[in-house]
Amino acid sequence: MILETASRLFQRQGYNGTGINQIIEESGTPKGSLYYHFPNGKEEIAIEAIKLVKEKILEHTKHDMLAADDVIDAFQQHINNIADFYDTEDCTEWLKIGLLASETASTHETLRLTCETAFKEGQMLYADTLIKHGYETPLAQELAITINSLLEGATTISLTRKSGDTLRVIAKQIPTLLRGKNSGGNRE
Amino acid sequence: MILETASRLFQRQGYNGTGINQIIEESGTPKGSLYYHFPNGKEEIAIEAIKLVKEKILEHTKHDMLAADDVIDAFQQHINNIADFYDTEDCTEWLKIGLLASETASTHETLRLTCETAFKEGQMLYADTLIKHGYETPLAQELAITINSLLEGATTISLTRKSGDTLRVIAKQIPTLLRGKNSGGNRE
DNA sequence: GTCTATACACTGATAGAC
DNA sequence: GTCTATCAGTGTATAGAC
Repeated sequence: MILETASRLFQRQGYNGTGINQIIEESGTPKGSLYYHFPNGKEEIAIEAIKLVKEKILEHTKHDMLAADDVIDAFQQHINNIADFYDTEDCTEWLKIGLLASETASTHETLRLTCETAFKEGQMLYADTLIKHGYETPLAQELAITINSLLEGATTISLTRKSGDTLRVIAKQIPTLLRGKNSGGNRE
Repeated sequence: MILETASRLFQRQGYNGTGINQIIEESGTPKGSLYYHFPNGKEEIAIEAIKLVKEKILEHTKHDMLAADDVIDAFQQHINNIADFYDTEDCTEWLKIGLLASETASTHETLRLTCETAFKEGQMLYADTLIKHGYETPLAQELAITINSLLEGATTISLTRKSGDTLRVIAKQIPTLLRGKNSGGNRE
């Protein structure tokens, strides 16, 4: 329950914007108990919270990647699912670690590394899906990085605009992006 | 000097991670002076800092958009320029408002709106460039949103990985993305 | 293992001398 | 207009009773 609450708050308010006291209040956990389970305090909680969010993201992604036979349809539906998510005003969780990553990149090395791993695992999942559908490995890896960047950026803009429309626009570009399966088709 | 220092710190550490006292120390401004010029305190400083960063971004972008005749070359060089920027360990400024935007999206409505405007102006500059090079207006707008998302996400991942390589990978996908000039070429 | 009271640094902001 | 001393509040973390 501590990690559930912490990961929700960290995603919305960031690392510096979320206090231990707030985590305690909202989760109902007493302070002594929290520091017993997480002796290293806030940073340790953040590390575990990031891992938890990562697992949730991977789970959603795996499901979406298998939901359609055509890989283009799968990615488009994946992005549109996330878009609907960002429409709801009262959504408590963004399934996104970009805020934590940006905040801690130059200040908390351990957290930075945890975020780096999370990004990498997400990319690998995209790349494997593309390879499974016949894309050449090097191109699949580049496209996976591109789609990951696209999603990270579009979610940031979607939450700033309080609308999933930005995500829907990028979903429309997926067919263009995934056009050629071998790297020769990359240039016109 | 206050705004220069504030915008640098806000970009790197975020809104909640940057204290008024730190801005004062690093800029050499006494506290009384700061609150005389910015009576509304931290939030007012952040608003002006975001506007300053936005102007810098627009300036760099305008320059890059005019630096090559071919629009694909222009965008690729633009992204590669930013990539080099993210390689240097001691770069103090990220020319990026995504962190501020994410942090304040659900807590500081005024800052959220300032960031929303900044994103919008960046997108308009990309769209105008594409229209000028013959892209149909609706497609140009969609591609502008896509490139903006791509850059926002890739910069986040680049600073997490402490390397501009992610940006270089997305630069390689620009030709594929900008392939067709009319919306009919959007689907295979 | 669980909890409360508390330490102590730091936050944003202000009052009032100059 | 410029500066400093200080405020009340909050931050993380800990000590020690139970």
